[in-house]
Amino acid sequence: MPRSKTFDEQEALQKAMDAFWKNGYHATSMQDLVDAMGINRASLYDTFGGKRALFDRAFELYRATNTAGLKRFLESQESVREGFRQLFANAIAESQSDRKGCFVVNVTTELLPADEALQETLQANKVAFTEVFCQFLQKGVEQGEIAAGKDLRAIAGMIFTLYNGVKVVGKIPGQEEELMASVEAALGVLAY
Amino acid sequence: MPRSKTFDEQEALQKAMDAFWKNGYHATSMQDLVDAMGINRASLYDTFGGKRALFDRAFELYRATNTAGLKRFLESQESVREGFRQLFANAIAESQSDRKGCFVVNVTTELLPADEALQETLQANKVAFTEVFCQFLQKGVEQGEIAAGKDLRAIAGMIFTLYNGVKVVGKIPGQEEELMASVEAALGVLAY
DNA sequence: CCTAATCTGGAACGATAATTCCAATTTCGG
DNA sequence: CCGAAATTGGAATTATCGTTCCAGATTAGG
Repeated sequence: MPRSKTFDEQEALQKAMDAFWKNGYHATSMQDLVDAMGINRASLYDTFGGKRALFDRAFELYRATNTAGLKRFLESQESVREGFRQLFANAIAESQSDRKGCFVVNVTTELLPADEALQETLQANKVAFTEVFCQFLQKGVEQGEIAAGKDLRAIAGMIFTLYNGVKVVGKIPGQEEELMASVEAALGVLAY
Repeated sequence: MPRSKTFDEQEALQKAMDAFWKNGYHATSMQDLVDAMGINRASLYDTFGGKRALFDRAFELYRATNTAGLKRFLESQESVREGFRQLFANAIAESQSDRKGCFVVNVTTELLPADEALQETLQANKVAFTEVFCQFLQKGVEQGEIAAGKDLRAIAGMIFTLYNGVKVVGKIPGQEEELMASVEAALGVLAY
């Protein structure tokens, strides 16, 4: 029977995720990762294989956490319009404080188009997000908050695209108020 | 009197811009730049100083070209709503074909928050774009295409943010139709 | 407590990064 | 066509990259 690990693999992976998230793939060196993760260089290679394999696992961890978090948050919101407002308010506040933006957005702009292996992952991510948005909008129609007959898929796509934009512009300092005003303007499409 | 240069400095700079634009700052090596620009390594250092100095000049060239192009395009458009529609249609088609996205967006996500020298440039870029958008919207109000009383600055900010999002999502393959539908949904805020 | 697995610190590796340098060649201005 | 300036090809330099390796310390399971 093999021994159990002494360090927390999940915890180390989260540290790696934060490092890649903040500085991107190319600007994060193995030395940076060794320092951030708090484990030995050899252990890192033993456990995760190498830089790219570690990056892939860190990115998947982010995606899983992020998607689950989005679902949980929207399910906790009764009002659809207020729910989106809060979602964006949180996204803006987060971006303006830690300035890391969204890991998925950062990866999309840094590694595409060169990295073909990421394309389907990013396509799947967009489908997952817009699907969650669309169901949330559907709920708004059912409870009479949103007028029937609107193109919910198009609105869901718009919200996803706007969310990506917020996570870009949110990396620039001093954008909190203007971004929130932009979101309010966009959410005007939900009005009757 | 000094001799004139043999190679076209502006032309070489554009090649460098394309290289940085496509692959980002960190993933573009000096060797890549030497190959792309078609000039000698020593000439490159003599003329531009080094990687970062070259990058800064390439980025400024992009910003100047981009801002001027935006102004020229919008000035050529009579209908405001149709103008924005065309602007986004062009942006989407461009992103989906060359897959480079927007150099400014790529730089924002790759180099912030670490690179503090870029922050004011990116702030200024946002101000310039939203200002152009806002004046164009104002024209729409004056010619009776857009209802008076709307918060034009907020809408301009929304369009800028959406534009950033389009340039992110547009790097993912197969998004042409969905992105255009998203834009149409967003432009619904311009309706009376 | 013993042992086998795991982790550690650090050296070593080959590859590639950005930058500098130089001798030879090309090119424009006078 | 002459001479000064610019450009070239390529080697050299210094630094850092990702990766591998190993002897010793640590640790968990039987």
